[in-house]
Amino acid sequence: MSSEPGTGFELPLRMLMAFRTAIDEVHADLAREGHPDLRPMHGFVFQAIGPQGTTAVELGRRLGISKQAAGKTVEALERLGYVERGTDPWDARRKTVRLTSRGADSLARSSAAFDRIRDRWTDELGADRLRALEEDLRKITPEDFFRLDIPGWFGSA
Amino acid sequence: MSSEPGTGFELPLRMLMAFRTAIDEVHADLAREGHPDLRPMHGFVFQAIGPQGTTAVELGRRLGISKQAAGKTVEALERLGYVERGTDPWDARRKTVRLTSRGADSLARSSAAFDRIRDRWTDELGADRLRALEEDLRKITPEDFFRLDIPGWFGSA
DNA sequence: TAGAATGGTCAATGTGGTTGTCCATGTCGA
DNA sequence: TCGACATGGACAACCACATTGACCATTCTA
Repeated sequence: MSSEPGTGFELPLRMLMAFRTAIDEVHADLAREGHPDLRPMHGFVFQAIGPQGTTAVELGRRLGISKQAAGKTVEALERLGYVERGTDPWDARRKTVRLTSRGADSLARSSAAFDRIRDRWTDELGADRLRALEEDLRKITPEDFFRLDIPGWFGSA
Repeated sequence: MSSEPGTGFELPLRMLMAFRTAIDEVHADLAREGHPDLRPMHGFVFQAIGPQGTTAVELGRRLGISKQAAGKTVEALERLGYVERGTDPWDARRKTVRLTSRGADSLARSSAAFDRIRDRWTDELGADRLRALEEDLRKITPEDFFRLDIPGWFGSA
């Protein structure tokens, strides 16, 4: 089944724009709620750290960046008070990285902001259409949609 | 209308992943077809240059970057043979930037690759659902979806 | 227990963005 | 018409964030 040629870029671009406007709105809310320093990619970092915490090396793997870059990111987030580093009593090599309560707070607020956006989309499109939208997007995206190797992906000029 | 809390991030993330996989596929095709040096953002740059050509300053405005950064990008693309610079006979200040035939070729191939993806999505979802998907995405994205101020937007850690 | 693998850090580097400055050219109004 | 301002472009210094390479401490394993 073929469609009018030359229009294929609109749909992907709309998807990017939808993502972008959602992220921008979330971070505008976060800034208003006491987290003005958070940047779009920090949400990915927090998700990659997870509730259990992790290490810099593992974080780098999840984010698709080098362990050195992950270490620097952790250092920056530590300065901002969003994560704290500790030691692993079972393995003296590992240094754990965990969200602080401030980090957890930002994650909860971010989650709430995303839910508000989803609710608004439901209002605008109707529940059926939103369900269809989700279903269709699941079909055309990879199974492990939570791959976080995003930073730097967009690449260089 | 409210939905299950804590799931709001899935839809935007799926949109990003759909965009990402589409872009990756386009650039894999381009690499196979003689354009291995093109990066995702180059497509945006080419679109911003347009068939008429433009100037570095205007390019910077369209891409949401400084004129200096735009100038450097143009210089890099010139080295790669995708754009050429000329002078404007009506305004000695302006230096025009135009796509070379190689640049136009890459744009055409990129467009064809996007169309192939759209056709595949039509196969996977059905024509009706794809139309609905487009319609719904138009509703939740800004009117001027072609804003190209993407580079660097994702921000810092 | 020696050697390989793992986690972390430091250093040097590269890229692509920024601001600041300057100059040439064009535009417009007193 | 000419002086003030605006615009397009280039150069320099700087910065953020990634990279690779090297190195050390610790743990695992053959």
